[in-house]
Amino acid sequence: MTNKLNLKNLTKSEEDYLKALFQLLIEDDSGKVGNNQLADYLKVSPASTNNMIKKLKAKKYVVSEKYGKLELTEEGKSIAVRLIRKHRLWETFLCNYLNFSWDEVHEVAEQLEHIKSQKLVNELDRFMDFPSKDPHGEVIPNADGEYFVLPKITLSSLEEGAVCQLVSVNDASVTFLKYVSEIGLALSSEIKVLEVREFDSSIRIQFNQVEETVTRKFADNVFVKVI
Amino acid sequence: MTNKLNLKNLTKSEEDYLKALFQLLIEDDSGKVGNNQLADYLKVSPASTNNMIKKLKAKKYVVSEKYGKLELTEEGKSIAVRLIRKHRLWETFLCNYLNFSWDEVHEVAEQLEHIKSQKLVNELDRFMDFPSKDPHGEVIPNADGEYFVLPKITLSSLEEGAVCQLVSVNDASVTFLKYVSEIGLALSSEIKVLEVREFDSSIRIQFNQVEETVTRKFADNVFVKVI
DNA sequence: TTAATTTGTTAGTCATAACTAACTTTTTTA
DNA sequence: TAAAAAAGTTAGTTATGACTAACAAATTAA
Repeated sequence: MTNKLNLKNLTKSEEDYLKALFQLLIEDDSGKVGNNQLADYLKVSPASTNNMIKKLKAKKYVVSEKYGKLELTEEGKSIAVRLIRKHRLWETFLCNYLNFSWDEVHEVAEQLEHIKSQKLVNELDRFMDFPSKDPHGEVIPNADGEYFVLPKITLSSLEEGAVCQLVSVNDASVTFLKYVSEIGLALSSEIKVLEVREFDSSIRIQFNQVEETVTRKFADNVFVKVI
Repeated sequence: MTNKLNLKNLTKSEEDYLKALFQLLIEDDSGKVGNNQLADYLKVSPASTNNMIKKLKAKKYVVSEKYGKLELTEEGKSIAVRLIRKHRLWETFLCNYLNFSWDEVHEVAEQLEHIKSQKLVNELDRFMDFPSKDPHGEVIPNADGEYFVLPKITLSSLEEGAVCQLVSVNDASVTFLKYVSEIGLALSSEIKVLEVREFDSSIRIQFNQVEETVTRKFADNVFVKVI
């Protein structure tokens, strides 16, 4: 009840900030997310962030002390999760039904996630028969806002000889996503780590009968499960 | 080229004004659409309209002289038609794939029509196999922006004894649309005009083996083709 | 054809959400 | 631990797009 009303009245900007803060809080294992970090992430000035955080604190979505770290209330988290759900459902729809490629979906989903209609999201979910993962392999929160964050193992963390399966990729960069599909990697690809080169941390991998050398930076954005 | 760029840079408000003006110019056979009329239609103050019209004139989407009637440039019309195309495609999608009813689609389509992605619209169109009409019976402009406005005959304009087929309904009011489906009318319904009552202009009609009396106001919003 | 009404315009205000510049607090490091 | 760097805050500005109130032009009616 309360949730519904609050969600309705949030501006696009407020939603963007809540979602960004939520993502940062998950990614950052240090547990400390600061004002400037959020500003960087959203590509706005620290002053803008500071301003918005004040508003979100007044609306009881964010908690923080002056000069202290930022945290989300349950209500704030709930809104963020529902945005992530919408985003991922739309990405899935765009990829599976509208011929969008991996790297094209993010920008459009960023717009679509702000459409306000409970029915739209849930019907879209039903239409696609309740998919559990989005095209990048990320878990889609269910209609009750339950969200299981799988612990992420990066390809870069594996030892020589390890064999793994690609479970998801970081969807933050279009050029990265294009690169991934160009070399022929996809969800569920089986990857073997042939060699980790000491000199520049580059990694020689093998998949689909081909060998490739990728950088550390690349491997940091590829998430796998060991098999 | 130019079109694409311009469309991208328009704000939601600018789009709303252009679309509203376009609709008014079509509906109003007098050919004169004024500032206050537009304000009424959009439910904003005349001052707001005046302000926005200035901006749209500067951007070459609108032409008008001081105290004169409002007109759209070709560019302005083109933007409006593309918005109508998007709106009607989304309405069709919501009704035909996501279990939305006639009266629920408009509000959500109003939001969806502002999503900026050429690919999204065209793929949606393809996905639905290029529908020619939306759920209210309105023609959907094609990808080239060709838009055929069918001359509209209202149910209220018919004489006693006339037999017609429902081709479209005015989608501006949710309560009207609910009313239409509640009494059992739908697209293609065959309607016979039994009696036009002089006293209050109410009309006795017959369809699907039932008889109903509807008001003049109701019949003004039902569009038909005589058979 | 003057007066009343409607329509259109202008000026000034407000909220949102961005910005820069200046300043303060906290943290780091020399 | 004191200086430097980083992080956070505040004040003041800008653009968008609403608003009201006051006023001007055009149209309609007496």
